[in-house]
Amino acid sequence: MQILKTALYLIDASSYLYRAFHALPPLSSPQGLPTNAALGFTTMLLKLLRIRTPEYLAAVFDAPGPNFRDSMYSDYKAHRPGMPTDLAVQIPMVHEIVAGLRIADLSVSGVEADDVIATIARQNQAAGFQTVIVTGDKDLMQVVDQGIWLWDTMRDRWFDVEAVRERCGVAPQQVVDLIGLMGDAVDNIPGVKGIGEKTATKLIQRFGSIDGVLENLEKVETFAEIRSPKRVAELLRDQKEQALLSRRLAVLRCDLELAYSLEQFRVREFNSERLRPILLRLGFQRLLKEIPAVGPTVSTLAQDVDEKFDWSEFLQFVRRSGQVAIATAGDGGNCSANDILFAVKEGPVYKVNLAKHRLLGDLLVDSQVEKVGHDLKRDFRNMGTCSSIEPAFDVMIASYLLEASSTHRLEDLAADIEGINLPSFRGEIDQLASGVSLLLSLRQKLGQQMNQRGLGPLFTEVEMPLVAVLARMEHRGIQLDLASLSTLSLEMTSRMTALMIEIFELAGGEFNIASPQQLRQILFDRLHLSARGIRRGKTGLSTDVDVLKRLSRVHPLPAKILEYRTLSKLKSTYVDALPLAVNRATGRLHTTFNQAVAATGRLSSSNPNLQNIPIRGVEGQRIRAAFVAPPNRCLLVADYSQIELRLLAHLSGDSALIAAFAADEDVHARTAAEVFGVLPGTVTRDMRRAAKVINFGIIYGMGANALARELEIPTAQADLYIQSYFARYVGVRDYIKATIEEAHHKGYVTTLLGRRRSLPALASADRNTVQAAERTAANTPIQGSAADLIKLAMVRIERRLTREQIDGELILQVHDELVLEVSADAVTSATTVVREEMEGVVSLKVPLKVELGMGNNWAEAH
DNA sequence: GAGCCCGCGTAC
DNA sequence: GACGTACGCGGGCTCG
Repeated sequence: MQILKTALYLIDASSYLYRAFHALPPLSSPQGLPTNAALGFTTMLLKLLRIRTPEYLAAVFDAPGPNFRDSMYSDYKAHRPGMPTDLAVQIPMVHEIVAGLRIADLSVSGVEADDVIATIARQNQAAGFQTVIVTGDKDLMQVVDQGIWLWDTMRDRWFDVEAVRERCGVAPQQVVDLIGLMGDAVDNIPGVKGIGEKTATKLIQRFGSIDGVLENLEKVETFAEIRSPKRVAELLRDQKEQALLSRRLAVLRCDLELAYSLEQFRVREFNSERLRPILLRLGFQRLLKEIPAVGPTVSTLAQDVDEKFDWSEFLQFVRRSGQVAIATAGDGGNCSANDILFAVKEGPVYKVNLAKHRLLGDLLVDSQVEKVGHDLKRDFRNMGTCSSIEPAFDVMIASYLLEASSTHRLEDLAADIEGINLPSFRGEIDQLASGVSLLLSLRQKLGQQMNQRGLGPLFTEVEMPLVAVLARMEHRGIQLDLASLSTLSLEMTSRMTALMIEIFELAGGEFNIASPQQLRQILFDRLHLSARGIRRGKTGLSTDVDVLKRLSRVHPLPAKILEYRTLSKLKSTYVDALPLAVNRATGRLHTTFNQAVAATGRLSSSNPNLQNIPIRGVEGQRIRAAFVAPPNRCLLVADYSQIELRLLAHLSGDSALIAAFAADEDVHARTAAEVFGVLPGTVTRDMRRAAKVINFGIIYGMGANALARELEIPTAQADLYIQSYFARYVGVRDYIKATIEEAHHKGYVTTLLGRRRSLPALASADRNTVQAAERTAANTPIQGSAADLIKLAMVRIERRLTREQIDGELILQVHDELVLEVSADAVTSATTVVREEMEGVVSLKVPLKVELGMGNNWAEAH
């Protein structure tokens, strides 16, 4: 269908809001306000703007308060349900968004949106312009005419006069007669009771209008095309007034006196300054990406530094200013960059070829010059220089310390802090040049904010020194025994093939075992398996481990599926994937440690993730054993023993927990004795196992339900365990309570070294959201403090190994564990250093204990 | 075919 | 939805 671009698009905003409100699940903003209708409406609006690029556009709303139909028909008002509160609170948001988009926002008191749309469409038609009515409802069909279209975006259907005839069986102007007879439940139009869509359509087709029908009631009595014509005629006689009233209610007014000019509806640039904060507040992250940031787009070009450049003069200048901003292009792989960009305050951006200028190296290691960058670890890896970079300031990490959960991309920092758009194209060097020119200003602002919040020491003493440590760890990588993995892969394949045959036999046919959807059909629809406690996911019954374990008691198939799944998981994620990640040049596996991702302060690892390498089971052990040390070297593994429980003891000051650690007791056994009220010597294996689950559960804020599920006991009993725990560990109970209260009060929680995590969800109106945030509030100080400690220990270990010239280096960190690759001769000295630095990293109310092991591979060293 | 979400599972 | 923090696989869907 050919619609001219100059058409005026009239959006039936109210109908969309209702539709979106009922169609989308109840979403809420970080503050807990419902947002589903606002999100659905805004998504539709942005999509319309994107795909139709209309020149003229207006969003038309129902005016609040009574309208003229209320006085025509008292039931109309009486039976019109009020707007649901959760929708009503979204209306102001929507007007704000419409204003931010600079779209005309229309509503006329005393009439409905449809009347305004009908009037404008008619007037526009008279003026010789085209109109597109954008709606999810059918009421506006009556307005469709020459030059007036209706577009149902939900089904992407366009209606002209012919399409309306096809859809309704009558001409657009007859639609009101149709509604007059059949009524409209949504709009509270009664119609003639007993006459539905089919009969109404036939009557209007035959007699043209309600008037025509009423004038020909005797012909209706013998109208063969409808069912029981006698009865229909009688209904019409009885409800004649009702029919005429219904028709009047259905007729949209197109004679309103509106003062407007088409120009008011011209589509303009968004007002980003107004729009972005609204979308941010509502948590519409996806939509934010479509909205250009506030302010100008700044594009900076880099000046090439050539032979004539007075390098020494420049170096002097930089040393005087004490700062230089740097950036490199590259993927973070070793020496992948050719050029480095750098900038000084209010100076141009320079581009230097790395190979050409040795003097550049002097600048980077200069202890008088602060190197400012965004993701400096990547830059150092690009340049192949991982040492002596201090002092340094990484704006990505500064942003992370200030607000861990936000994004820390340079583009976002530029937009949010400087109000500047970075060019979005991935033109590498040119884009970087624009970014690097902003770094010094960002550094100033972020540095100030960190100092205000007492984050300076954590940044300077822990996070920034850690950047170089992580760069070196990534650079070193770890060796993988490819031969053993290849053997393992073959073994797994043959076992999986055998399992597959058994599975298909038991299932009575072939299917994709890896597809939860197909598996669900086999288990529940074909085999009709069932057991207590089977959970339901978003798309249907779950087929996870928990469910399959329960089902395995009634049928042999689920156990086979479980074994197949375990093998398939390990094979695809580790055994087959890891060898492909081995670097061709170094022959080793180089992960990326992400220092600005996890909200608690932990590191994360990716490409590949070396923090979730299996450990349990025979296969898990064999995979770990494939992480090896080269000849004459070995792997040294240092594990903090129970660090989170020790931190819980310290932070809570609970005397029983402190006493257990002070006496170096088996803490799970001790907990078992306390919770189950038995003598420590009489704790059974099951009691200890349960106590271990309880201990972890306490840290994660586990409820009775989850504990019951985990221990396979009744919820009431699990509840008793928890109560018993808190009765024995009163300090822990009080600490958790106080932490949550403080979090509510301050809006954030802190860790041992002053790291902060803000928790806006605590202010949510949704109970579940608040409770989840409270669990996070209780957990983050523990998990985050553990992260603080191991980070600090890593920095100190690295320093001491260097200072004492010990031939050993950190290669992996797995939250409470460090892995080093050490020369066989240096094992003893390295072990001492690692133990001293880890156990002595800070002094707590309980001792910190480290378990050390070494071997030729990661499994052996554990 | 790329990109995204879902269900699931691995680690601590 | 009910236990916190991550990353990544295969399936399956949508979009262009």
